[in-house]
Amino acid sequence: MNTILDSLRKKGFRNTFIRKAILEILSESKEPLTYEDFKKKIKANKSTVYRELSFLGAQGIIKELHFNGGAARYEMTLRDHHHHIVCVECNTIDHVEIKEDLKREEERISKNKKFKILQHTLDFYGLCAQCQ
Amino acid sequence: MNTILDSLRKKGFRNTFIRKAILEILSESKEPLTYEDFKKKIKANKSTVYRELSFLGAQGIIKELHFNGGAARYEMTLRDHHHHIVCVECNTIDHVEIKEDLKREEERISKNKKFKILQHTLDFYGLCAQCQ
DNA sequence: GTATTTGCAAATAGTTTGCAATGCC
DNA sequence: GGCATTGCAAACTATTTGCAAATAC
Repeated sequence: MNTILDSLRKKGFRNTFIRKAILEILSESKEPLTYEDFKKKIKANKSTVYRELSFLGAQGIIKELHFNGGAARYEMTLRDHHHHIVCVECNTIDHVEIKEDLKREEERISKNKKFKILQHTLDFYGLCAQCQ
Repeated sequence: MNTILDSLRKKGFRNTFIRKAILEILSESKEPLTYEDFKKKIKANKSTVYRELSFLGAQGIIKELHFNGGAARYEMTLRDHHHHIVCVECNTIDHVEIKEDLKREEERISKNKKFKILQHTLDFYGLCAQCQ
């Protein structure tokens, strides 16, 4: 986390309060957070928070996620490629790793459709242990 | 399409202009459409269009899709389970069918996470033939 | 000191709601 | 006639923008 701030500073960006706060909150969160979540924890203007989130996204430090058309959610860009399981009842979001990889499928698509795949999203919707 | 209208009428719903128009437009469209797309083709109030789209969704006749946080898109609920490839450049959307099925993965998740999966979304983002 | 960052207010995009009027069947 | 449907205006949610003031380095 300080590594991130340092490398940003090296690029000429500053070490500001919300920047630190957002990174800290996101590092400690098990699930991706919405603007509303940050609002509860950070005393800062709406625009500032949104701007910071989009800045960190542009730097590749965080990722913006969308589930079923709700508000955008943000999470740290992690090394591991994971997917999400979303409880349709209580809206909690958890991670999963997929064994079966989609590379073969992506190759088929590239070939058949002449479509160059850059990324994919795979999300599972259902009921978590509590809500079943 | 007339089958759909008939079965709706049997349930006490009426055979209205926008209902017919939306179904017709969607049946002819190769890609899922946004409210803005309908607006160009149908002379009807915004609320009416949105209400009709959500009505048809509730009836299971059409499906609401979301790609990367943009406006909602709608498509006919088709028999085949397919996925989407979205061009990040020109935003056209195409279908693909996946060979490798995710059932095994879903079973693993059910077991490990005690999460009951109801559905999933799998979308590929990249560059279409024209845009590469 | 200067470029980055912030707050504020207002604008924008997408969608929903309440309600009275309309029009199928 | 009665219930489904419509239009309109207004509300609402999520997000963005322009600009002048503040602040990190």
